[in-house]
Order: sequence, then C-alpha cells, then structure tokens
Amino acid sequence: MVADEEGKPLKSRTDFIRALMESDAQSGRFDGRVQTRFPPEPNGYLHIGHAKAICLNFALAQESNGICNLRFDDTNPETEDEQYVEAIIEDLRWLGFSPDDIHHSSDYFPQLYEWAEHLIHAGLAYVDDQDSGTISKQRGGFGKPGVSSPFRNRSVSENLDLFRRMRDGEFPEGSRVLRALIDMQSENMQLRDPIMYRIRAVRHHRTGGDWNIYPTYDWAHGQGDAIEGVTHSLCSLEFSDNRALYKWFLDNLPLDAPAPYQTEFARLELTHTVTSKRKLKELVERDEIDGWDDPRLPTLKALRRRGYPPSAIREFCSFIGVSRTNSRHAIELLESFVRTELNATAQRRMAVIRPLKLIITNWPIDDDGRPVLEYRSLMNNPENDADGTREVPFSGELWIEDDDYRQDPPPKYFRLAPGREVRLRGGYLVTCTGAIQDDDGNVTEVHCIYDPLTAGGAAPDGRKVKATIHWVEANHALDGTVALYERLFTAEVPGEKTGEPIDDLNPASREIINGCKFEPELGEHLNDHVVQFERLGYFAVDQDDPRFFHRTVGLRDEWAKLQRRQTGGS
RNA sequence: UCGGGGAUGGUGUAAUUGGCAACACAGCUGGUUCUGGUCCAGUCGUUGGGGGUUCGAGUCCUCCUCCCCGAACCA
Repeated sequence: MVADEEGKPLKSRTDFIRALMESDAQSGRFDGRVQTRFPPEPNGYLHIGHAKAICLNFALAQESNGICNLRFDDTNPETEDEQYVEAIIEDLRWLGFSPDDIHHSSDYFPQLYEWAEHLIHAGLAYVDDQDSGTISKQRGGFGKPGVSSPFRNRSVSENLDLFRRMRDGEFPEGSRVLRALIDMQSENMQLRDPIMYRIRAVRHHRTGGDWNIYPTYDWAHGQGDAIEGVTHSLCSLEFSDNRALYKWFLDNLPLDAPAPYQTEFARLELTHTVTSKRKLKELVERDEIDGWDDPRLPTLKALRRRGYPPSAIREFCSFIGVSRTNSRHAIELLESFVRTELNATAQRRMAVIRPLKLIITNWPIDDDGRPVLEYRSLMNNPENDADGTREVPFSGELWIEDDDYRQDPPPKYFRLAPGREVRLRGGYLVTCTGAIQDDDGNVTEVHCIYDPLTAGGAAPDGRKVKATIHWVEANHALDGTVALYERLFTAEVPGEKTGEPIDDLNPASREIINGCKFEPELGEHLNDHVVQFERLGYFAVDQDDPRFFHRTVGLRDEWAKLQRRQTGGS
C-alpha cells in the first residue's frame, strides 16, 4: 500500500477502474492519455451521489495528468433548463473542482446529424413511421425476441428523404423516429433497433428553435465523448446494458482517434436519505421540506447551507472508493468526516439553546447595584493555537443550559445539582446552593457561589470537578434561533417496506428553537461560516440571517448514549 | 422468463493476484482532558451454501442460493 509522507496509508490505487487505466497506459491504447468527464443532465440539482462521480472523474484525471471536462447532457429539451446549468456549475465550483472545459451535448447536434446520415447511407439506420406503443410491443421482452418493424428495410434514399424532412419539421411530433438497425433478436434489449432521434416541437434552452428532432441519450453520449477526446467514460451500473450500444455506434462511425469506452461503477447510496431526482423533487413539490436547499436534503446546495465542508465531502468520496457492488453507506461515516474537518477548523463559541438563569450570589455588585462585569479570555480553537483567543463578558448573572442542572441528579450525572461544584468554562468553579422553582415545580433560577481563587477555571488547591459547563453572560447575550436536524427519514432505507420513501419521513427531522442565547462575538472571524458551539455541536450561520444557526452535526455525546442505554435504548 | 452484474465483521472498503484476512465507521473497556468533544490505549467481530483442485483457497473449478439492473421516442 502507498503511504504519504506522514506515513498514513493512502487509499488503495488498485480499484478496478484504476487497474483498467493502468493496463490502457501499458498497452498504449490512448497514447497514455487519460480524459474523463462529468456529464450531468441539466434537469435538477446536484446531490451527494453526484459528488462521488465528480470526485472520481476529477481524481482519475488528476492522477494521470489528464483532463476532466464538464459536459451538460442536454438532449431532452422537455425537462432541461438553463437555471440548472448555472446551479450545477456553481455547485461544482463549491465542491472544489474546476473543469478544464465546459461543453454541451447540444453543441454536437450538427455533427450528430451528419453521422446519422452516415449510418443511413451505410444501411444501419432507418426511419420508422410507427408510434411508440407499437414499437414498444414489437421490441418483445425478456426471453421473447422482438419482431422487425415493417419499415425496417426501406431504401437508403427513402430513409434519407424522410429523415431530412423530419429535421425540417414536416412531420408532427411523435409521428416518426430514426432507429439504428441492429438486431431485433438480441438478448440485450438495448440492441433491438434503439431510437436515435425523436421529433419534438420544443424549444431547446440553448439551440432554441433550430431543431425539430433531438437525439436520444444513447445516440449522443458516446459520440460526445469521442468528439471531446474522452478516453474513459464512467457511468453508473444501470447503464451496463447500454455499453454494447455505446460501442456499436462508435464502431460504425468514421472516427479518426481511438474510441472511448464505457465502464460502470456503483452509484453512492446513503442510509436515511434518498438520492434520486424523482424522489427529491417529490419532497420539494409536496412541501415536505423548504426547498432544494433545505439543510435536511442531500443536495449539494443543502449540505453547503448546513455547513458541510466541501473538503469533508471530497475526503469521504475518496475514502469510500469505487466498486461494482450495490451498497449503501452509513450516513454516520459521512458525518464522521464532517466532524474531523470541523474539529480542526471551526472556531469555538458559546451558546445556550435552552436557557436557564444562573445567579452567583456572592458575585460583587458595582456602585449602581449591578453585578460587576469582567471579561474572560477563551481559546477560539484548542485544536489550533493560531486561531487565538477572544474576550467574553462574564458576570454573576448568566444563562446556562437547562439540561446542565438537575434538582435530582440521576446516577453518573456530573453536572450542576444542589451541593455540586462544576466549572464554568473559562470562568470559575461554582457550587450550587439551591434553586428557585415556580408553582408548577419548574426550576426557574439556579443559585451558586463562586470561588474567586479559581479565575480562569483552575483551582489553586488542585481540586478537580467532574464537569465543565458552558454559559453566556445574561446582560450581553444575543438572542437568536437554532435549527436542530435529525435524519430526514427514520428508516435506513426509506421506502423499503412500502415502496414509498415518504412513508418513512421523520416527523421530527427539524426542531426550531427560538430564544437561544449567544455570546456577543458570534459571527466574527469565522473560518467559512461554521462554528462549534461548545458541548453542543457544529452550527452554520444562515446565509440570510446572522442570528439563525443550522446545526451541521452534533458532537459525539457519551452522556446521551449513557442515558439512552439507561432508559432502555431507542 | 432471458440477458447483464454482484455477494468479505453490525456497516462500507481492502488483501502483494494461491500464502498470517487488514483499514475505517459503529460498538464496548480503560486512560488523558477546562468541551461527557478531541486525543491515546485496548477490545469485539468477517470470507452466502455444498462439492472439488492444492501442502495451502476470500482468491481457481463446479453446482446452488440470494440481491441488483435491463422490455421510455428518459438519462
């Protein structure tokens, strides 16, 4: 195994795709050249599944000093739109990749047309006058051979004439198609005279009204690869059967360079989420979530808004590698990459999301009868001294987390309770002397006395406390809102039981908490837009509201785990 | 039903191509710690089933089982 200079093992370079490339390099198939591409259809937004394909294609090119282009596979004007083109370019850039070139399949419509005539001349393509239902029936089924179209042996000149008139808009939509003449008996359904062109009276977002006929995916994809000089054309497993067709087209075209070839790999699936355009779209359209960038979604826009660092996504994609095995990765693995990155880079701040008043009863009072204010110096990131420190206001009147006080502490509970001493992070050791309750028995105010000798948090006599809790000075606290996210779907495989992912939607996937208290230096000097609220987790500032924080991911929480075990799981 | 692909711990990926099954996540135990975080140490546990070849099989042969994909003028 290869190792980098720090001695950490790098990911194996022996996956089947790299092995293929290695053997091509050795045989000189493409003169040692490597060119890949990322070919999205501009009909939706990029998601984590695309990220895997993106990282793979770009990494492969980089490793071989090759080229990776972005190509929009825009052959179906009915579903595609320019807005997606823009969004995809932006998401790709955010993920950290800049394509060597940006192309569009629609750039090749003229060449594709010319090649189609070439195939007609060669007797390898014909115009079929039947409708789609008829063609579909004739195609046969699994184990049942297809039957030939009655138009299958039209003359070259008739085919040419008809095809040109299709192009010129003489025929209504859906009335005729151009088909490749291959083999109606093939066991591979893709080879039973597949459609190359269909008539569509639709404006294309780039070519406008120039064309009345549009190429299908199969007729455009490999040809686009060939035109661009792609060597290794990667796609997902469900295209395996299309590989023979990909090859057939290229084999029958007058190409002057070695033809690219297609290799399939397993797409990325994650637990507790969906990565299918159709299902994502359904969620958005049914208003189950706020939109394409709702932080609960696995779209790149959403992950960015939620605070996922692009580097963590890249690391994750590289780590999981490629294979041909259908699998579903645990979302926890992605999260662990997010935590690792954020632990190193996110500055620490203090925030109290469910505030409970804490009064230090022996804290000094100034001449106006108000608690004396002082400033405590706290590390911005204990993992990174270079991030420095900040001054945080402190007094005898603080907010602490409701969960950090128990009138009646359960076993193993280390935090504040009557008679207990804890540390206020970066502040003092305080001992609880009691609490005020309302008529319903709810604790409304916790009282403590502090030890003035413990400024900064350390006791000169060396005594230890079992817990350190976070706090926000009450008179300088900023008010704001926090959104806590859980899995979007409760089931590991959404829709596994009923076939409908929506049935497994987690009703508690988002909890919005108002009235949170933040320390005054909140959004200042952040690396990117993510902070760690100490003991709570990583949070991303909302792009539109500086007082609104999305929880990117929580911290590992031993106490929560312990509690879960004590209450019998779930 | 036919064709194509796949199966390694709880999960995912690897194994010098026939030679001690490893890495990570998750779990568990302990240590460190001014975050019940981080970090450190330890631990748990794997080749779908049967047969065969071999000194030796996750790897080769054979039979079986199970899973995924494919019958849009979608991609």
